Amino acid sequence: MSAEGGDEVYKYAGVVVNNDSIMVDKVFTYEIPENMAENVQIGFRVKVPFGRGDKLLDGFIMNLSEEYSGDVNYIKPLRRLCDEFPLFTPRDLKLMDFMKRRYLCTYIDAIRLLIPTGITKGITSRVESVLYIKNPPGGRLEKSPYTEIYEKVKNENGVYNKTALSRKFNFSLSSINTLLKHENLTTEEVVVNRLDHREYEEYSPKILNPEQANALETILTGEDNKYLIHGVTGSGKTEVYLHLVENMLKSGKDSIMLVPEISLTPQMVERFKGRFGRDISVFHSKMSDGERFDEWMRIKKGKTKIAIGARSALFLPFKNPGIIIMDEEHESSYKSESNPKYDAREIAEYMSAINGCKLVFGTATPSMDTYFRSKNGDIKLIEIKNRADNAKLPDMELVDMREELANNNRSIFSSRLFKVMDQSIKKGEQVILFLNRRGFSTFVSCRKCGFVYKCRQCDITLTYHKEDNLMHCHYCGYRQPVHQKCPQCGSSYLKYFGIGTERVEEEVKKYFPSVKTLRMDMDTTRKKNSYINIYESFKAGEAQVLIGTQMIAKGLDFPNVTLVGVLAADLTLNLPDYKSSERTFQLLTQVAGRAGRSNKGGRVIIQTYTPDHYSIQCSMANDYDGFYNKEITVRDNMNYPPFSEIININLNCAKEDLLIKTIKELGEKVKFFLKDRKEIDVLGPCPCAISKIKEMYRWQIILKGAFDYGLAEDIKDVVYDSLKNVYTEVKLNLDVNPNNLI
DNA sequence: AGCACGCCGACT
DNA sequence: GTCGGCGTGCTC
Repeated sequence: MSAEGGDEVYKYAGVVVNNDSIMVDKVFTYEIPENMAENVQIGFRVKVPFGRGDKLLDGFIMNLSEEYSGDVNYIKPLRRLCDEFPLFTPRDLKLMDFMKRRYLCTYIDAIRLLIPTGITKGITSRVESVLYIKNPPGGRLEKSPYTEIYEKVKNENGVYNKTALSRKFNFSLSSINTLLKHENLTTEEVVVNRLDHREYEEYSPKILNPEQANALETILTGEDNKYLIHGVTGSGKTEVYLHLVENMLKSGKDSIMLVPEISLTPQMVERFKGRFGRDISVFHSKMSDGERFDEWMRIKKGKTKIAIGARSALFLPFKNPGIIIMDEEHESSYKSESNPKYDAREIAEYMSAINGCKLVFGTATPSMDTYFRSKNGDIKLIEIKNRADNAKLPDMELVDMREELANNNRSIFSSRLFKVMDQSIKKGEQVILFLNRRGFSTFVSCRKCGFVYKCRQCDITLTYHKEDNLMHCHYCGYRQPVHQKCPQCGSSYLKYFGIGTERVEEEVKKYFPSVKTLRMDMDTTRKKNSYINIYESFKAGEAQVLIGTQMIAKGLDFPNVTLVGVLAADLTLNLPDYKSSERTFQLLTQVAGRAGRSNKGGRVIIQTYTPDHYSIQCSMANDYDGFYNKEITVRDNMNYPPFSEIININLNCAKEDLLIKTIKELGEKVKFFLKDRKEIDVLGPCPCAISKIKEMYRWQIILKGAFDYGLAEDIKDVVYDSLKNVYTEVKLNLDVNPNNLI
């Protein structure tokens, strides 16, 4: 007898095994033993014997069938089912298939996104014995503290265990035990949540202004499925999101709210938790596997209808998604850098199509791709032109640093920035200084012979960090001390060039000795709560100047900040990448949006050596359309996205000669394969801009053009075939529309 | 990726 | 004769 719903008795199961090798990226057929036939379903995790040694591996059921067309003699039986329920649904299979074709990844890569992390390592629900009330205390127990303890438990029956109750309300453990002994309280084993959902401050709904209300109305009642809210920084998009989610909740549908990286937007979480309380699941990168598992289960059981998280929150097991919202749509972190190298924007779009749910992108600076498509009518565009509380956009000023140099100002602050900083500080207002580079000096070089310190393992100059007085490699983490004399020529003319955030902090302290500063970059936010601590400390006014890298550009709201100084706007502009103009414009606009978020007004001063570049000019004028029009022409002329797609075939290997030989052969094969496809350019093979990382040499071939999925998969086959004899030594990295080509 | 099979050189 | 070197190829 089979499970309800059909009369089929499945005899065979298609299984993908949990093994990273591309050589076993196949669906293997296993026999279903009779005693499992009743329970087996697509999506179950199973244990299967695999390979010559019949090693027991985790596998995942991809299909079920009554017949098998191959030789039945070579088939092995499933050993057993794991978990009490399937980990993914037949609907998820389609999504996995889409990812495999679109991002050229393996089945197992796609499966891992959909299932709770850690489940193959044996993570399960945690069980605790929690307190319930039984008989009201009477007789000599009808007094303090027993009556208080009883009342507390009564109010939150089944919430606390003994230790939690005693710690939280300062009851003695023995008093609780006494009540248990006299059967005034009782315990029961229940599945508990590893995350504490009880603490949150309420954040009540705000009345929407006409532009916000229009956005809400358009999305809720419109016939389109895909929307782009293009709203200036501070336009109150979050409040629109909150209203959208509230609406979904009312109609019983699930909502997925994506943000670039959850820990980077404490405010967003504050607001969502404040509005929806314990009905919301929050996912961030610092959670343990156990905490993730519990939240995954809450969603699976339908106990939570809202999730907020980084890109992977897209794959949570919601049954009835009504809306997917992606804030800061342009953020590069929506593109995954590990397999599958998916783009959350595309996945969200795919999911919106198969589930018929709404998809909302929101940003002040749409990505070229999304804006291009909204112009084509593929995505419905909603504009919000004014800041929510009618606060003015900040005044923007540009400083040409070449003139500063000509006027003999060699400090990192232009005279204008210095003057305004001084004024703001004297008025007791806060200042943000932005420099997209951490460390103290970017490189150390000998002025006599030109020697430059480079990483031993990477093709990268070392950055000097004053914190530990060592030079760091920002790619592999290698550190080494600086010498007194040049290791090449022995001269003592070693000089420190280029500035980073550490240096900026030191300069601020030098010129404004009484001013307290905070620094926010990868070096100061390594520990678990350091990001939030710095954020709250600055918000509370414990420091007057905040110095940071791009992590301060995102979504932070500090009402007392009236000045934002961008120390070197051209840093991102000069990277060898076709997206560098777009990134620079976005970054400058976002950083500028940190200024003047209240009625005090704000000022932004941008220092640059290339004041005429359109990225800088347009962000100065807050002219998104101007920027878009210039950049789209460049992209069109160069046949870059959105007019084409890019497949990056990156190989790396410890042996340089083997790598070069392999990739040259591969290049010939790919060119031969594409010889009749004139619309696709094959660039390379050539060494990557960073030609070595962690002792691995790196070369790449870039394919640019219009690919359909079939063609991309054929190319993948050519690549796999070409590497089949060297794959232990030469590592392959396939990336469709990569974030950068460095 | 593992793991076993297999076809050649050094050894008790 | 046989122990074991790691090259080759397969995994339902």
